[in-house]
Amino acid sequence: MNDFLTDRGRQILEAIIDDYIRTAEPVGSRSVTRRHGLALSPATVRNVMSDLEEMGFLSSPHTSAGRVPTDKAFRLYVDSLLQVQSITEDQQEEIRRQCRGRCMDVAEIFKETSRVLSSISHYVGIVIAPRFAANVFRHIEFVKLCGNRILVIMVSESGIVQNRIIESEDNLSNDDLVRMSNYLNDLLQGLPISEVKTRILREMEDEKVRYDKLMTRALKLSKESLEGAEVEVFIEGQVNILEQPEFADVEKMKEIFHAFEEKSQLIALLDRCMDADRVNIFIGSENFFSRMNRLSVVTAPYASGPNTLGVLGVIGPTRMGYDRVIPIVDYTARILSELLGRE
Amino acid sequence: MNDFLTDRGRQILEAIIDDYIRTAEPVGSRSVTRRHGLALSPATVRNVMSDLEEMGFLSSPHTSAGRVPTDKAFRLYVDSLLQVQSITEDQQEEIRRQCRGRCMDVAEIFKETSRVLSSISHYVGIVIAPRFAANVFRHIEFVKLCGNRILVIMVSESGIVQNRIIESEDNLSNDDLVRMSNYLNDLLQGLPISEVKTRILREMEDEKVRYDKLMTRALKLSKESLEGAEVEVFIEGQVNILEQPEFADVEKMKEIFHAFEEKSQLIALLDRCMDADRVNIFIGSENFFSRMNRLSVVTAPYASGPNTLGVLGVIGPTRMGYDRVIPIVDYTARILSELLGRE
DNA sequence: AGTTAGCACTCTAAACAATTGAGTGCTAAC
DNA sequence: GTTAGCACTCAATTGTTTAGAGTGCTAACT
Repeated sequence: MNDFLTDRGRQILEAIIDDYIRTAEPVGSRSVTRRHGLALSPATVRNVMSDLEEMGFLSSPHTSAGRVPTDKAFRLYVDSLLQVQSITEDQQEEIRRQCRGRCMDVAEIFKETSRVLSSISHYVGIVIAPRFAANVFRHIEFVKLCGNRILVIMVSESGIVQNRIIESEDNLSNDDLVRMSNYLNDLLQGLPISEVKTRILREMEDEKVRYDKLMTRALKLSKESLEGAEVEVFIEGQVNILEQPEFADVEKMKEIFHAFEEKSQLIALLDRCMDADRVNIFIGSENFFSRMNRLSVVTAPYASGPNTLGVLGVIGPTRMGYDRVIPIVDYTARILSELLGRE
Repeated sequence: MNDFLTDRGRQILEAIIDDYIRTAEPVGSRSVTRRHGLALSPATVRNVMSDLEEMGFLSSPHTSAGRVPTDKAFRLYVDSLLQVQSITEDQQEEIRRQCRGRCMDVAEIFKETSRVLSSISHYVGIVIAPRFAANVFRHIEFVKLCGNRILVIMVSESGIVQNRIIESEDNLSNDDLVRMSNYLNDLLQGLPISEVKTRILREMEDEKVRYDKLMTRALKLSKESLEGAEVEVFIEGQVNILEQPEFADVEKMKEIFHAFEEKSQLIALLDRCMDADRVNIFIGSENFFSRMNRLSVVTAPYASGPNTLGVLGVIGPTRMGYDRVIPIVDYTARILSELLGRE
């Protein structure tokens, strides 16, 4: 009916959510009065709870089972009730230590980051590696392998590397390859990679180049190496989900693990927060593909200087400890940004 | 007592294993006579089964539940009873298509391979990426990023790329970097990467080089970039395990997923087959860390020319369809070898 | 001697009923 | 507006029974 929440209503709802986060069980009127020093009788609380149910903040699995906060309740909680904890020194320390690692392979950094997210939050850590296209071109290099196979390596400003093996028709000498890369490095310097392709196409039109077979070849190879770049996702700590009591059931588990395998859906979801300023939260069925309707995601974008590179986050049950997770995600994103974008 | 297996014993054991593979249920004497056209009564079969149990090939979960083949039985089955199917055209086609992909990032190839292993076998696909150190040096390259950060890219003969971001103390110009990489490329050409480090150390001793600050710098950077290389593992299709009836239980599932997270153990296991000639099979608790005692692994090494690069395989329940899986693993290893090692 | 029919016995899984307890909604009194 | 009291509901637990599959053993059969 009326969506106006009295002060007491708010207080009781918060108590219920707290309890539910701790226990994963429906909360009854008794436990609300007992645990939280409310000077009210269970009966009164029952009345209020009835109202809250009416408003869509609570739902009961069945008549005699207590009540469970709905997604709507969690939304309210996250938006206005929640008091974010501050992250502990220890956690900061661990995040920094893990992410930084000592000299790591660049891909390793993302894997390690998602691992630390999962291990500190006790949920599932996820990192979307930068879309290569969102980067700025820095360097291209051709390496001759055995046969006619050529390895094309492309590097972005922030040090992300993409490499492809391409079958070349004609036999190119090492010298040719060096000249090709010099030419392209000049041509593409400082260009956003998303524009590299159009630039290449334009160049191919050029009269001068058309008569230089080598340059044409170079353009063609580099174009090929840009085809079908997939976004990489790093997910770690899936086992943590198994510890959550609400998923202690084979069917639900299957659902969830299937959800994790559908990378494209996850990417689509996280992509939506690319432009968000800081932490972003998706709750339960709010806006998900159906498979994830009991999960929530806390995300934050990471950036190198002004331009956003990717998104990272934590996936956990809807009743996760947001107060604890939010600062973890936030801080990790900051560290990763620092790591990639140091000017 | 006596480990000698009569002809009939062999036949019955095989029948039981077949049934068990299909149903995942204990097999009773009735079903053995019924399903397989044996001209014997259940009572006779019971006698034989009793003998087989004595010999350690069967075990009964409880008195009235039929019998289950032991790991020892599967070992026998795999070693001498099994008739390997031949791989279908369709499967060959799919493996080739998937692994080859059109122009893929090199790491992508491994991921895709493990994905195709899982999707065709319906179990879990696993690929151990080549230990970088097992490769032959081809090329090194330094790319300057913002700040004093330098990206070191090292490429092997077979096109495996390793890249590291290294904080450099002093400011190096692009020219410096080119000279450095020229020097190193000359120095290290054709060397096995496992020997690169010692070569570098030796070079650092050299009088001539010692007075050339740039070369010293180059050697130091390249040495750093070789530190702590981890082996990468690609595991795909973990959900498939959830479909196996024998794991339709939360506790067992946890066990298994924990096993999958312990990458180092998996690597240790697969590493043992590096030197195997072709397909290798690990059954159940035979030789595993305890977590995997209901799983088996079928592995095969893949190579580039003469030297083995890595191992791939399929992980499934002990009762997996070995006849089907073995040729899949074998063929996939061959395709991957071809893909990486084409001369 | 090897094979088989028959039968008593064992043990699980499924089905069913009874019990318990947490929780609710409603009403009447404070 | 708040609360005590009470009847009612429903899932989860426990105990009991039954059905069915399978075994082991013995005695008879070939």
